Amino acid sequence: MSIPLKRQDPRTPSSYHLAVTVTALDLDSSAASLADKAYLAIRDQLIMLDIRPGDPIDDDERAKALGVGRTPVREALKRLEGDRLVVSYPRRGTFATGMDISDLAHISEIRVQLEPLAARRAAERAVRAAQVELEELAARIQEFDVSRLDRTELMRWDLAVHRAIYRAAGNPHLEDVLIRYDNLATRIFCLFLDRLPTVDEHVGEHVELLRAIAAGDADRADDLAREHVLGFDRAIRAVI
Amino acid sequence: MSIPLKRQDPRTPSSYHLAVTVTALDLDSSAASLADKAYLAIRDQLIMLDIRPGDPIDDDERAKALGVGRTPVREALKRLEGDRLVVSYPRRGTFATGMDISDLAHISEIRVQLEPLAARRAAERAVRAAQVELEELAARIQEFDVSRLDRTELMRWDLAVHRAIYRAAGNPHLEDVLIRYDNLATRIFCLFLDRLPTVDEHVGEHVELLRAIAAGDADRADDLAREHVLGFDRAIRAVI
DNA sequence: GGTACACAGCTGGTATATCAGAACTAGGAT
DNA sequence: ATCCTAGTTCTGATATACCAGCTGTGTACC
Repeated sequence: MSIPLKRQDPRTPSSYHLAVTVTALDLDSSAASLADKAYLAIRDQLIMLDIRPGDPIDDDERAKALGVGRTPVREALKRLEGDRLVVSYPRRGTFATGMDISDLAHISEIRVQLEPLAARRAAERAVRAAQVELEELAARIQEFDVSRLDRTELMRWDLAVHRAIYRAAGNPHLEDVLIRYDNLATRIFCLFLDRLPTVDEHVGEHVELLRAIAAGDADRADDLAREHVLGFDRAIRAVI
Repeated sequence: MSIPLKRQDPRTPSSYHLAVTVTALDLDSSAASLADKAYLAIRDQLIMLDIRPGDPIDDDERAKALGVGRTPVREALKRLEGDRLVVSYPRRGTFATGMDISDLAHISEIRVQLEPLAARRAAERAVRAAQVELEELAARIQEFDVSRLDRTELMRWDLAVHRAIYRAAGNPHLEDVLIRYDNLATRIFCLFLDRLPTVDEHVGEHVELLRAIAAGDADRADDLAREHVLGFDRAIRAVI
């Protein structure tokens, strides 16, 4: 066996983790591979309910719509299957996963453990640069007129807030799993968005949470994050 | 757009989730696709350190070794990348991920939250059939002479125990994430296995934990699971 | 009206061509 | 003589085309 290259060369990291981690805000990041782009595009369509639960996903059609071949689309769908955003029935097709009340319970059960942990760690470990970033985010969100934003824009900001916190927690594995379930939770959020009366309240919680983290108040960040998850769960449950 | 098939037909589930969930014990499950088989085979080689951290993984060579084409191997590697078991540097190759002390800390931080939760839920929710299954598992393990088993066999049983608990918890998402980090933790375990003095103690904890769950003692299961994770973390740290 | 057979669509797998980046080598300049 | 730079070559990644097997559906015949 010949080893053609030096063993571990940490120069250029894979774009994969970048693509998973990257916030939904920058779909136009041109550095990504076609598979990454397809993944992000379809993932967003899934989360924002451009593709609704149960909808069939035709890879050929998606490929044409995105202007790429079937391979990157297939790869994207495989990854989305790992994210539990699509389900594929062999020789039948792949479909956007269905959603039911038990899914919300299962996801909340995980998030209620890990979101407070991330918030706590972010408050403890966040360095100066991250603190000002979180502060700025809080300031921008506070200025929003929630009623004027469309649902997609609102969701993107929601996602961005959570991503920033996960990142600041300094645990890449924790970041992974939280992103995964935040996507699923956001999808449920979108499902019930028009029936939810208290969206602005949800956004207000973000501001408090971000401020607590930036201030380094770990206990308060922990509490707020837990309440944020539980409040989300209750809010959805109330309108079912 | 024509929809050729009925929308949601829950008859035949994808083999994907099966393959992820399936215990490492049955590699010979013939129902799986080539990609699933490649995934399980390579994953096991990664966990059991047949492929050591930092080793390059040549997809062509793996394909030949497994007697399949490159596509299923590439798909398997993509999935393993999602599991953080391999890292791919674009245009350079893919490698088994490196391991360092901070990884252990990060993984333990997650597991210490979720393993007790799973144990608790398993104790609360486990139905009759699952209870006897867990009891049987406990009985079989108790009979083992740890010193006589080789490392691979031991690890497979370790994995089997945890999988059984995760399954019994009745939360598929929780099962997902715990399997993922149990794999990573087991890989670390294997790395230090020959330096660890207290392997039999670790196995003994399994018996207690399984019995507590089967008995429906949620509080005790919670405690034992937490101690199990923390004990693991301490044991590794002691021999670094 | 029911059953069986044939056809079509889709997934999964493979092979192949193209593209891009990295390393190695050679040549020139200092 | 040594170092830097440019070009060539090699390898891995990506995309597309092709093939095979299976499933579901529709139609035709009994």
